[in-house]
Amino acid sequence: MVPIYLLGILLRFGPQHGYQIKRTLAENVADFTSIKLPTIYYHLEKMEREGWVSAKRETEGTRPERTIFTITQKGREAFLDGLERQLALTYRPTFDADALFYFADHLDFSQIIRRLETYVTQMERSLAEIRRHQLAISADLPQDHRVCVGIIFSHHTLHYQAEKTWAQTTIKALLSGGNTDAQATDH
Amino acid sequence: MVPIYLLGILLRFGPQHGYQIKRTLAENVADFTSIKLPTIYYHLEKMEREGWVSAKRETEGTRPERTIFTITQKGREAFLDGLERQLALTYRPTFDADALFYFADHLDFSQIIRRLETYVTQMERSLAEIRRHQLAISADLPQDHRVCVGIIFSHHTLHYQAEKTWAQTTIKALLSGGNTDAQATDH
DNA sequence: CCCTCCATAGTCAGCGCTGACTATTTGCAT
DNA sequence: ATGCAAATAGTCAGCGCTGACTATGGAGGG
Repeated sequence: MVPIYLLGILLRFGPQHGYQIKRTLAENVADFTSIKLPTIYYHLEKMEREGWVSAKRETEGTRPERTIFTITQKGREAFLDGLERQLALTYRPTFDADALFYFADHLDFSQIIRRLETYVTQMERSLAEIRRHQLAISADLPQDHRVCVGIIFSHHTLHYQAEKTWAQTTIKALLSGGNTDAQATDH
Repeated sequence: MVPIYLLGILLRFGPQHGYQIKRTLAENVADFTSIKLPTIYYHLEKMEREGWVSAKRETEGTRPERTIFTITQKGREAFLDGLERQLALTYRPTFDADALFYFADHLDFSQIIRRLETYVTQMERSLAEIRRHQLAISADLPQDHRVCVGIIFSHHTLHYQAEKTWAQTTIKALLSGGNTDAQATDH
């Protein structure tokens, strides 16, 4: 995934140095990925060895030297190739919560329920944030691109909603089916 | 996550060697995780250094020597500690499809739509498989544990449904909003 | 004019993970 | 008896990633 993002950014926004790519990513796709700086440099180096980008040392004013990366023809091909490979959509998630519930017999059910309740509000906050970001970002985008970005946002939204629904139904399940009679808590 | 699974398995099913743990995982939690053999050995070694498990070489019949791992008191504490830390539920997914749609201007919309259509049926197959596995597995489980495993299955089910819904609405969005007029394909 | 803080630009050791490999044993058909 | 796949039990090199670090430049306050 990382190389696709880097090549795509270099294609769309022109030649950049590592740190600048980091900022471009932060400004444009922070909602979908969180690629760390060392990861960026790692892949830039690798892609240079592959001939997908070309590096040029540059000094601007009194600023320290920087390495500007430009996408090559070979890089454009690799980008398209990688993107087309992504057309083979797959989904096989694993959730940390799975382990939690698989071994839930070692835990206190009432405590789990309390956590799930705060989790529901967390998801609600995430959903609100997503909607806010979508409005803020897609405002100044050309129509075609806004549609695509909208698709990404709706993807995330649907999964956050799934997460919220799951937490809510789980609370109910634990309250009725679980050994909730063990909840002789204080009060 | 891996250490929690390994310690939990050793707790619930008793002392085992690496390969045996692999089988136990495959038989019990293959639907939620896919921990590879080398990963198991890596963590067993690490946990032995930490004093969470104790190793004992053993020979049975003509079979080659095996290293049996037993959970220690310290390991039991580490397990509970790790499990409780999982109570801090979090969710911040990234999807490969995000990159696909962020750079979708480099691709043919009609091709994307075709892929999404097969993706919908893939998700339907996954949903059917999940339901089948749930019935098969939870049949011979004690009530309490069945509830918990049911929670895990419903978690996965909800996300597969989200994925299916997303694919369906995306198809519609692309057909109406996208530049589908560029679909002067053969026929 | 100095001091501090943030932004800039990048490096590096080390962690977690796994594909690909070794080596032996058992089951089973021929 | 023989051959051959599958199961058993485990190892190892190397990949991708990132927390923590270095080092310099400008901005602003006192």
